[in-house]
Amino acid sequence: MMKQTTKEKIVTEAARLFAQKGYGAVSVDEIAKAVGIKAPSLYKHYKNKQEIFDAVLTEMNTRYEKNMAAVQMDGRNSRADAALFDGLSEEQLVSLGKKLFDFFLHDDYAVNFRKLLTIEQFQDNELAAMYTKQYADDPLTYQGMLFALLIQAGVIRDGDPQIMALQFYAPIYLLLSICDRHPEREMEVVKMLEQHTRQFHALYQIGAEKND
Amino acid sequence: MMKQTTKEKIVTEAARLFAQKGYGAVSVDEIAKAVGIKAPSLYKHYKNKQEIFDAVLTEMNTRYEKNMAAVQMDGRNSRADAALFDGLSEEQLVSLGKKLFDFFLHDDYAVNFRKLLTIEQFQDNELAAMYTKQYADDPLTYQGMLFALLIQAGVIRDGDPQIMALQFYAPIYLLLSICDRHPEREMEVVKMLEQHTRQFHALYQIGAEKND
DNA sequence: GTCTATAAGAAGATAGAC
DNA sequence: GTCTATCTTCTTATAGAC
Repeated sequence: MMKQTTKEKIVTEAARLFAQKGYGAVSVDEIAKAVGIKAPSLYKHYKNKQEIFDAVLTEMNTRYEKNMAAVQMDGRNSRADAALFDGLSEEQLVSLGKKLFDFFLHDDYAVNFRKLLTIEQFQDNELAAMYTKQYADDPLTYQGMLFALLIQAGVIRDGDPQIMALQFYAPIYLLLSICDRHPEREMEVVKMLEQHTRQFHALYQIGAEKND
Repeated sequence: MMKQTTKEKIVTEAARLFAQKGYGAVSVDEIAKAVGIKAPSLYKHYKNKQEIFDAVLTEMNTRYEKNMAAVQMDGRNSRADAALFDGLSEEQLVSLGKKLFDFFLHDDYAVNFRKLLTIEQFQDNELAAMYTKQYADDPLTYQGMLFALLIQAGVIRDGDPQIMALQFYAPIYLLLSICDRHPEREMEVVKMLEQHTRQFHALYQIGAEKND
């Protein structure tokens, strides 16, 4: 970890505070105190409070995009693909679900970003778009591609891969939202997550007859 | 519609404003303007701003509880039960999903309450508990009971009814959150909802072999 | 119950010394 | 780049006339 400049520290602390209480409820004085300077000094680094918020958003978005790029590479590299086309075992699917869940629930930046977007999503179109991209469209698109590959390879039953992605991902999303509000329920929720994943696997694996 | 007293109108307008912008971002002056009086007059009806917020919450919660009581009665009355045990047709399930979705998306009070709780859910434990009860625990419990009945009656395949409820409801919840931010996507989203419901029905109806 | 006037304080932001 | 001092505006809330 490099030592942060004051400008970077402002973004770090502001991100934490905005995620906890929302933009309007955080004063510039609070941010300054968290950084360890006086409020007027903030204005040497950023023009105003809004510009601090924009910097937080930009930083978080950059991290998200980098992360997604890394995940997509994982999903496409030869070793991972090989494992997928070997057949999708129940344990692999359980592990995939738990990993996804664990990252979103415990990565500090991911948590702060999610809380911030949750609180501020109705403030303007840009924030609404970011929320939907990150927590709906991107996961559904990405996982839809995975399921499409698995169908093509004959590993899982035929069906609409987009809908499969919805049915696989939406429970993860709902359970995540529970844990964001009630961290003490994590164990119970992770148990449900695992049951969901196993049941999902049983429903969609080849050999489970479809009759419609 | 009865004509509202000033005290009632304050709650109505405050509910709308708090849901749009959150508690902190709404000034008592705005509430007063929406009601058509001056700010100081508000204090003849409520002790302070927080008390207005509490009144909004109480009113919304009362409406929710009444609504749920009504729905549960529906789910338990003899005609509805008879229809369920006759067998759960694909069209019935599609209709159930769409009705649930439509109510949550277009009922003014339901929308305002959901937005309010979404924005303020991290402010205190009471709000977090209300959110989780309404949008996670209550739907999962209620639908879990329905699926348990359907399994008992041999209408659908054996399995954990709680997990079935999660897999049926979570996609509805996710799609709803998309429409809250992007009303213009309603058509596309309702289409996905219908596809989800049909695929869910196909997966769980009797005759779809389970092999695990 | 509604108004005008106003108090009391918090918040964002600037000026200018160091 | 950081500070102290200060300005200005907004916000909650009260006092008191009608």
